[in-house]
Amino acid sequence: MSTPSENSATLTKRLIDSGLRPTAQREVVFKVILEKRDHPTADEIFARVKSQMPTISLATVYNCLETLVQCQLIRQVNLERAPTRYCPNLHQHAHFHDETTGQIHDIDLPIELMAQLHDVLPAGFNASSVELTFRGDAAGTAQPTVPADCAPTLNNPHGTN
Amino acid sequence: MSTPSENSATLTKRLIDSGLRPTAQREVVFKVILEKRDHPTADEIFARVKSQMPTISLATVYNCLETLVQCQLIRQVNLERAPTRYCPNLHQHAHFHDETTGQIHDIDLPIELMAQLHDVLPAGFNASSVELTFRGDAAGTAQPTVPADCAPTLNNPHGTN
DNA sequence: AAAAGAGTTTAGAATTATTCTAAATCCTTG
DNA sequence: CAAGGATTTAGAATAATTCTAAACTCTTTT
Ligand SMILES: [Mn+2]
Ligand SMILES: [Mn+2]
Ligand SMILES: [Zn+2]
Ligand SMILES: [Zn+2]
Repeated sequence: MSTPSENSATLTKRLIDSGLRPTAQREVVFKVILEKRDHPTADEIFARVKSQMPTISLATVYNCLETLVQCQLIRQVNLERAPTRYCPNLHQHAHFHDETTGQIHDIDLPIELMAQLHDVLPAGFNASSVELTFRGDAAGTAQPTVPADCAPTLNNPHGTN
Repeated sequence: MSTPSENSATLTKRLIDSGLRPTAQREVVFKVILEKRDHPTADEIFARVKSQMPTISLATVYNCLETLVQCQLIRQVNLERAPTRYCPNLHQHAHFHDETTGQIHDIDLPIELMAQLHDVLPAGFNASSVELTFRGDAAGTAQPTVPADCAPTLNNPHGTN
């Protein structure tokens, strides 16, 4: 469940459902984020996209990214004050920032832990989102930083494979 | 444990221990952060400090803040891509960002939860720090956003009161 | 005490990720 | 086809932070 053409169909449907148009720029930006398993910055995405669509502008990349985030097709990740990164993994997960390599790894979060996180909130605090980030060293991890099958499809909106 | 003169003594010792000088600017920046229970930005700190020391510059405020963070007398807090905020609470805690008011609240984290957080890390991942941030609405919380007694003293370095 | 030296402060310039602007282009619809 | 809204684009603008280099302060050495 997540061939390129399925992802493209997902994108098209999400955009149309939001009253937006499935443009070539939005397609290629989304594709480029899905095809490499990392957490690229807007600049990196711009570079990757330019090889397939040399006329695209950086402003458009920013516009597309904002759209994709709003359509919940990718996630925005901010670490420290570094440039914003974008994550194709829509599963609930934490981020591990390897200070040695600079890489960002996805860490799966058990549902039970999420519940416990919400339990630390005093009465009256209603959280709509939680963000968990680790910083440190990841010994011998040449592994991909984002799991292979991470983007939900329209028929599988919660990503349960 | 944390009268103004005790905090000042703590600052002086920490600075000298790091080979740095206890300057009037560092004193006043630290004092201003401790005396109001919130998470001010550099600009807000600059404004508060200027009323006591009208000649101080914004660059110096940034310099002092960096020094205080390095001496572990305050914490840096980054939310989204908004200006960096500074937190006088050195206890292990999470942040709750109230999207309605913009306020940031400190959330105490039980030690047991911290252990569980580290347990989600696969073998090889060695975290030196964890950051937990909630976003949502805090109903009827006119409470202070930082607990009253939050800065450890030299005689009480782990903040156990 | 004077001189030297290291550390600090300061104003203003520089940096840089991101957003804004306004014109050109593209699509969809009547 | 014509009109209209949506989108893209290049370049300007923004804004938090960092940098630079000169002035200043405090401590140490002579
Ligand atoms: Mn999946
Ligand atoms: Mn305390
Ligand atoms: Zn991720
Ligand atoms: Zn705090």
